[in-house]
Amino acid sequence: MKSAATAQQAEESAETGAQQIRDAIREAIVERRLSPGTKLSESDVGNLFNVSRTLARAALQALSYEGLVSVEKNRGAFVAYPSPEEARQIFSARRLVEPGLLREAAARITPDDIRDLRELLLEEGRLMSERGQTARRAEIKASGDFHLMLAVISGNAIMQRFMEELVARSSLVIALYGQSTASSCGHSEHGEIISAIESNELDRACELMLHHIAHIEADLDLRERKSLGLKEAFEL
Amino acid sequence: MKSAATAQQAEESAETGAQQIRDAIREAIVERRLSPGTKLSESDVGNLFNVSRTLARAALQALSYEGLVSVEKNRGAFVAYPSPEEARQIFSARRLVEPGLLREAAARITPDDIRDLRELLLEEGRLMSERGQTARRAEIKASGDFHLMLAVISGNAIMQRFMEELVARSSLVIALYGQSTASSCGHSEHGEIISAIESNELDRACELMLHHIAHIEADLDLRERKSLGLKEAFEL
DNA sequence: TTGCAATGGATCGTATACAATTTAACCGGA
DNA sequence: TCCGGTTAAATTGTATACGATCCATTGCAA
Repeated sequence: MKSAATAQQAEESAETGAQQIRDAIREAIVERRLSPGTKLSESDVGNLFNVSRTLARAALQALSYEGLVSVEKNRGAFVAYPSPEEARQIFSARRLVEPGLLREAAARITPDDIRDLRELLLEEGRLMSERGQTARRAEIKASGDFHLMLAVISGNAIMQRFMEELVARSSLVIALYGQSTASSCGHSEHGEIISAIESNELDRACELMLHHIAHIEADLDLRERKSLGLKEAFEL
Repeated sequence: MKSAATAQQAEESAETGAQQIRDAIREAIVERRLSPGTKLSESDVGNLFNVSRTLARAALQALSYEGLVSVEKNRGAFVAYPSPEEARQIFSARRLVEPGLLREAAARITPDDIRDLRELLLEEGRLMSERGQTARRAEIKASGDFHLMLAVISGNAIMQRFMEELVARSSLVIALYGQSTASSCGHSEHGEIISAIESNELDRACELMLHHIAHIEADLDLRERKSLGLKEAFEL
């Protein structure tokens, strides 16, 4: 009963070992239990999941294709540490893709879908008011799931996968560069978007979506922190 | 001297073995030397490249993440055989993404870029008039490279990767469902798009791009061929 | 002839073993 | 004390080994 994660993970076990591990690690990254830059050594991962390095390695490779882990040759795998430039590109991609996706979703949306979206929103709001790490994590997840669900509704599996990647990487960026503690500042905007879709104001919905993304991005501090680990760090 | 592949493979060897193999196979798929559905057994791939199954397997896994090969549990890897529905989604994704990408590219394009694009176009046209398989393959590649180059110009590495995937998968779809032997029917359209960009007619460029994609898609026969392996196959 | 169970071969899934590379520790000399 | 180089430990890259699964053939019985 920990979270939806556990149930999801048990699932049907149709996935080959490496995929389970990949999913587990991805979830940990997206929920920010693993910080950017953390080393993920193959042996450690293997031991942690009681499998051989072979599977651990496969899982890490998979995550590297999603941009969540960066593997450096002969050095190992690390939780991705997106540069400011990368961060900009991620959000640029989202601005590019999400309005179009929203239009496609709106064209196919059913009342049931709207109900599901609203329910997700409610859950999101409920978690916002709670305290504790687990609630915070679930909230992060729910906030991303909103965007993901739109992709699902659009009915395009390829775009869905792409959005999954973008949302996951966004989480990393926010973990790194987010300023406001309340990561969910844009919660109410989700609701407005649904309303706009429901009343068939498509252009307005897109507009809201763009604003929403801009809003998230505005909360970031993307200045080059060139580690400044040298003298600057101690100069007043 | 066999083909560009060999030279590319030698390269700088900065890539780990599996990546070289992945690239080689991908190229073979995109250039349609490997047909959809072809079995790619790990041992065969390994022997072919004189590496162990480990690396062959890694390469095939990588390709499966790009959607170019499908690995079926306990059955092996096959060159992807996109369903008509998948094909539609691929082109839907391109229609969704490419206009926006074009706008971003137009905002950053330099005279040098335009020169490169035109050069690519020339090469494409030159190959069109030639005979022979190798020319045909190079032409296929060049035609895709046009779209790819726009993504490069846009400066967004993430979108670039995504477009690489889409273009590669498009090649598979065309191989499967394309009708006209002249796969490059839309060659002239590339030129028009460049001209529109050059003269800053952005809306028109996007329009042309959409038409271009629709044009490619119109050449496909996406009717469900439900194998019709039954009686229909033998009825006159 | 048709259907089904048993058997053998091929292929995949995973673990382990060894070689190559990096990283950290150590140590003598300036 | 500080520095460069040498060595040892740790980690990754790749190959091999073995158990498990699937597929095709075979043989037997209905």
